[in-house]
Amino acid sequence: MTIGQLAEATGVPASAIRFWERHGLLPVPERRSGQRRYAPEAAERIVVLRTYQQAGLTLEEIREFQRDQPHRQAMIRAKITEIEQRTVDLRHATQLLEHALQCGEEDIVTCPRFRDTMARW
Amino acid sequence: MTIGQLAEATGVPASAIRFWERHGLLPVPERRSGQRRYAPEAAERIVVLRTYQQAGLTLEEIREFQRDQPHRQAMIRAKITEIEQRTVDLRHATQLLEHALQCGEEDIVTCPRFRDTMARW
DNA sequence: GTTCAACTTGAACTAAGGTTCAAGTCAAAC
DNA sequence: GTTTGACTTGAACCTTAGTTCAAGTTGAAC
Repeated sequence: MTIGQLAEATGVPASAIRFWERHGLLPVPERRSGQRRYAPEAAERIVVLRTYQQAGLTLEEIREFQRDQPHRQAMIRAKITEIEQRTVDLRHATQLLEHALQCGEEDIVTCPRFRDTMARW
Repeated sequence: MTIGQLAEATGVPASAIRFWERHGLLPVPERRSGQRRYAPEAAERIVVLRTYQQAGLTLEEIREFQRDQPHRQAMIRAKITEIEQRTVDLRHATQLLEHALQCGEEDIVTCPRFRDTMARW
């Protein structure tokens, strides 16, 4: 598999794959006449990393994560807690947006329902 | 209220408040001898904006949002859908992290539970 | 033996969302 | 009348996560 095929297979651009490799998120692949060659399993790793990233982990965190560190368990637990908080944030924003849909013509902030809703947080 | 007091009250740094004002997210406040003076209601607006931001809206989107636009309802609905997708991403990452907690010693990607879990998405 | 697509590199550039800095102003306290 | 603390400005800087570019190589196809 070349980098282009891997990009195609995962939906992650080749430029990003090189970037991740340079920054230590991906193992250095075999080369044939200068070009990177990947085993099919490489795609799985990329997709997993992308999933972590979509959840808001930074590349730095994902990198740390792959090293079998002493603090790894604690890090993971902390991250889960953080994600729970972000889920709450998303729920709050959805509530604001739904109010905003209803108080259509008003300033999105002065709507009295906002105050009521936010008071409950 | 001075900008420092507003920052204190909202938890948003004064530098960020100035930045938001420059970028059209906040109304231009009154000045007394050159300094910005805010009504107490200003704090509420700041907290609402921050909540939107924590949900992943860009400042540009938040700015658009405050102008009573023709497409506003559609924008809001699109945003709600986007947030739902992001909630799903968070749930996936939580699942990966929980597996990672259990397959403690292994490479976080080669754990077979990953493949099973991700196959269900 | 040339053309072509896909790859290679390092360096520069982008975008968002701020923060930090230098240099200065202002009002109140002492 | 000077010290203090909080404010003012524009400009420069920062981080994250890449993308884009120029210049070059490679193998396969024609």
